[in-house]
This record gives sequence, C-alpha cells and structure tokens, in this order.
Amino acid sequence: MSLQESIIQGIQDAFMACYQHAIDLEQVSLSPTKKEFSGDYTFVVFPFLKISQSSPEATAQQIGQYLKAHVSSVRDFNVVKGFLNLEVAQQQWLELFTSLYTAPSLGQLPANGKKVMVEYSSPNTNKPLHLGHLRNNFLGFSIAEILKASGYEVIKANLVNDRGIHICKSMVAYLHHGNGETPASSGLKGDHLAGKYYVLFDSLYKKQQKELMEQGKSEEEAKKTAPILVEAQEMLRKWEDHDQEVISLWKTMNTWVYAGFEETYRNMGVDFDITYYESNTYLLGKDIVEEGLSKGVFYKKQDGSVWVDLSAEGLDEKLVLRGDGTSVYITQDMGTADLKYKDFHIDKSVYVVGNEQDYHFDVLFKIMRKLGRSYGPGLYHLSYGMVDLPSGKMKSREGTVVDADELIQEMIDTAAHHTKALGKIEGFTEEQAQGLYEMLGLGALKYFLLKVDPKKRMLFNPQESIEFQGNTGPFIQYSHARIAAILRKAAQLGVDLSPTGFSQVRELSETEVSLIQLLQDFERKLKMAADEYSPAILSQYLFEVAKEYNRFYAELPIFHEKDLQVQAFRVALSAHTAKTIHCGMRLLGIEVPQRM
RNA sequence: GGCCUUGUAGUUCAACGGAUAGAACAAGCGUUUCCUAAACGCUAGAUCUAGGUUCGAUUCCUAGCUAGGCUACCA
Repeated sequence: MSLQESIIQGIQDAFMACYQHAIDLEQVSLSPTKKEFSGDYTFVVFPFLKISQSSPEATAQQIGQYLKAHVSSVRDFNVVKGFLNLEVAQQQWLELFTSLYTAPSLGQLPANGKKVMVEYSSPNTNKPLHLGHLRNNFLGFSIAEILKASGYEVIKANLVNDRGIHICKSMVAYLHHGNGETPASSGLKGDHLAGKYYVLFDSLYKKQQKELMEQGKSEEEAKKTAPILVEAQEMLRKWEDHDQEVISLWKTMNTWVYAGFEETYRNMGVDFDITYYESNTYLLGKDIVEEGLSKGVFYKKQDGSVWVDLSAEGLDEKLVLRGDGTSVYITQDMGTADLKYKDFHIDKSVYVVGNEQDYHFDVLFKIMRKLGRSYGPGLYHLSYGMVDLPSGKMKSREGTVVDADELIQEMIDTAAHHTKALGKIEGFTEEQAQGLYEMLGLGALKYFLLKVDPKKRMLFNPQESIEFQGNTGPFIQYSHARIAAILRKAAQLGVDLSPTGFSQVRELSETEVSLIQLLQDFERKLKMAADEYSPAILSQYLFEVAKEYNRFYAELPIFHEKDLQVQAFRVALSAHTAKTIHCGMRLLGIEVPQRM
C-alpha cells in the first residue's frame, strides 16, 4: 500500500469511527499541499459535511486527531478553513524513497493481457511530410509507447494513402514535364520530387482554367473541363483497370516516395510494426455493406445507394455505398477496421488523425458498434488540433507549409549553434558532437509538440517557438546530463549507493521531500497519460521533476556534504531522478545525454 | 442555417468543482573562489461577456461574442 493509499484508508476509518458512516474511497481527494501552507498532503472536507453534521473546521479537526492517533505515517496536522493539511513523518519519506529506489522495474506496469493497435502517420504519397505530420507522428509514437508501458501489447500501424486522384495529379505532371528526372539525377528526395510535380500540376491546372475562362467558359465549367484534370481522372480510371503503363509509372514514383519517407521516419525516430496500403484496402468493405443490410443496420434507397441512419444517435444519415455500387471513403474504412481485427485480434484500436475528421470517425465507430463488433467499444479517435503558423493555417498549395525535413535540420543546426556557443563540447569527437546536436534538436521539437494537450490547436512560430531554455526538451535533457556528471564523480569517489549507505539519514530538507513526492507519482502519471491518451500529461510531469531537481541541485551541496550518509542519500536521490527522467523521456520518444 | 471544438499574464502553455488561478518566454533586479549558469532566486503581470447551479466555478448549465473545424454519391 502506498503512502497516499494508507492515508486515504485512514480517512475512511476516521469517518467510520467518528461518524459511523462509510465513505466512498473514490470521493476522497488527497492532493499535495500547496507550497504556501505547511504540510505534505491536503484533504478537503467540504464534500463530507453532510455526514459529519458539523462545521468544516470541526470536521477537519476531528479527522486530523484520528489520523494523528491511528495512522503511523501522519505526524501532525493543521486546519485552514475546510482544508486538513497533514504532515508526514520524515522517516516515512526515507522509507518511501528506499522502496522506489530499490524497485526492480520502473515505468512498466504489469501486462493487462489486452492488445491495442495505434494507427498513425498515414501519409499521402503525393507530397512530403510537413509540420502537421510531425505532431501526428510524435503523438502516435509516444502514445504507443505509453500504452505499452502501461501494460498493453501494442501494434503500431501505418496506413499509406497511395492511390487516388491526388496521386494521379503528380503522375500526370511528371509524365509531361518530368523529362525522366529521378531522385538520383536531381538530388531531390523522392517524396520532395513527387511533391514538386504535385505543385506543378496545380499551377498548370490553374493556368488552363484561366485560359478557358478567357474563352468565355464559366468558372465551374473551366474547373471541370481543364484538359489536365480530365487527364488525371482518365489516369485514375486506367489505374483501376490495371493499365500496365500507368501502374508502372505509379510504382516507380511510389518507390521514390517510400525511400524518402523512410529517411524522414528514421530522422524522426518513429517506426511501425505493420504498414497497410490503400491500394490494397480500397475495395474492402462491400461485404460489410451486405452484412449491414441483412442486419437491418443499413437501408437501400430507390437508386440503389446504401445509407445508415444515425439520427437517433444525434448524427445524420450517411451514405455508405454509392448508387453505382462503388465505394466511398467510409466503405473502405469499415473494411480496414475489420482487416486490422482479422490480422491481430485487437481489443482496442486507436486512430491518430486530425480533428477535422471528428465527424467521420464518430460515424465510423457508431456503425461498427451497431454491427456488433467485439472491438467496437475499444475504438478511439485520438483527435488532435491543427498546428497553425503566425500567418494562419498551413496550405500546401500556397507554399505556406513548414517542411518536416527542413524543420528537423534547422532544429539540429540551431542545437549545434547553441552548444558551440556555450562551449559544451570539449572532449567530444566529431561524431559524438553530431549525435548530441541531433538529440537536442529533435528533443526540443518533440517536446514542443507533445507538451500541449493533443486536443488543442496550437501555434508554431518558426522564429520564436523553439527555445532551449525553460519549459523545453533540452532543459530536461540538461538536468539529466547534470546528474550523469554527479554519478560519474560518485563512482570515482566510491560512494556507497546501496540503501544501507543512507539508512541512517534522519533529517530531510523540504526540497528533498518535494522531490521524493514527485518521483513517487511517476507511475500514476503514466497511467493517467495512457487513460487519457495524452503525452502532454507526462511532458508536464517530467518538466516538474527536472525543475524540482534543479532547485535541489542549487540549494544543497552533495560532495561538500560532510555527513556521508546524507551525501549518499543525495546521490541516490539524484540517480533515481535521472532514471525517472530517462524512462519518461523515452516514452515521449526523446533521448537524454550523459553530457551536454 | 445546423452540429462540434476553442477563448486564461505582452506571448506560448497549465490548473480530478477547492485555499491567494500555476509555469515558461519576454521585462526588471540579483546569484558563479562551491557537483555543468541550457541553471537558481526575487519583482511585476491574466480567467471573452451576461445570467444560472453550488458552501465554493477557469472548470458544470443557458445565451451571446471570438477563432477554427465539420456539414459532398471528396479523401
């Protein structure tokens, strides 16, 4: 039983003893006491006044008396209004720390026997990844790691959108203007090469529209009849008919793009256990339409189109199959949902997709639940907000996107610049220095994108957003490097880091206690992050740990401390802090250095 | 039009219905004969508006305003 649990248990007993009334454990809020009041944990009595039938102060007094008398860890208490502040005995903190310090594992909750798939990234093959994808990829990777650490078996999946009219647009432009250009001949990364022709298509298309309108056609007509668009549509039909030439060009260009993506993924430090391709899944789902019809979940209109009526659930009627029998987006999504289940027998399925598709996933999940899928209740849309620029929303056609590869490189360059300016790479080989720049640049970027609640829209200012000071990745990384230096020195001095080395410590400072209090909260935060699908919770927590450690570092001496028991304790406390930071940052996909 | 989501210091972000709304950056003032100053301490600064529920509301409800998204036989 943890310290808090034993206190909560004591509070329950207190209510039984004082008021002959059982209270619900869930309702007891026990939180760390605010800095401006004395005490370690605070219990709020207001919700229980009906039970005690007395004033907040009197109730708090009575409970406090009981706890002091009956719960060994409670040394003393004070009451401010309806707030009961409890003081924990010093010895308890040392015991608590020792149990944390000697625990066989950190940051891995017991297996729960459940399987979850996390689908993320899911790029289109007609253009390179941009800033928005970075948020998606970092979120997806991190939440997968967090779920793993909280006891799930996790499958990371990527669903590549490799077909459709947008791919054909790049292909048409390339066909006419590519002149046989390849990634090798141009020195362009494959995904950037494809993106170049996608942009080219758009400008050619606009030009043709303009010409048609000058010839007297309406805007709408011009948009529909521009030759280059017609050609792209024709190409899509040929693709669906397995036309040799089209398929061959498609394969060639996609191969280039995949090579480019692979490089970007490697730089980002994300990976996948399985990759699905829409060219293989886009025909799935029609059998589910049949199933839905026979189960009465769907209905057919006169023109043969198939619909689902979700008005009882607060949504509209939605089309699930066109009148001509062809699929729409949701048809294949139904099929893919089943495919994922067939492949892995998952209990839960998480989709990391932007919030502009909230409605779509609402519909999809309601359908799968109506169809009675076993994994239906475990469907979850990890919906995240867009990343805006100071100029507003990113638009690929207007050239206002922040390219992922470029941004990563800029981050690394900036990290290199800072590090050199601070003169921190003495004794580093060129390779080690380069490794550090990458670790710091990427750490800054990932932390910046992960520290914000995923649901919220966020702003990215290329000039100002990426800092290396304050609430940042590098700050936490720096804290780790500081501790690493201490541990090296402790090893040199032969400090006894076994629990007996500090078991005689009697007096702890306030800062040491807060640090222990924070450190013991790690697994609870981990679980919270998993339950709420929010790496931000973990990010904030790690920042608090690093901040509290730096205060400890500034306030208290370690190697100048004469009492060797105290010295050993402080080294051990440092070591466990480093371990927690390392473990937590790993769940965010961020590495931590030994020196910086 | 309908539906969903947002609105907190100058800026970017926090706050299970709980105390005097926390951080970081920017601003100002300090800290280095001492383990890494990418650090630490101090000062100043905010809940969109109007009602309601509650012992207590940034949080829940209603209305409005603001910003964004969705509302295709597009993906």
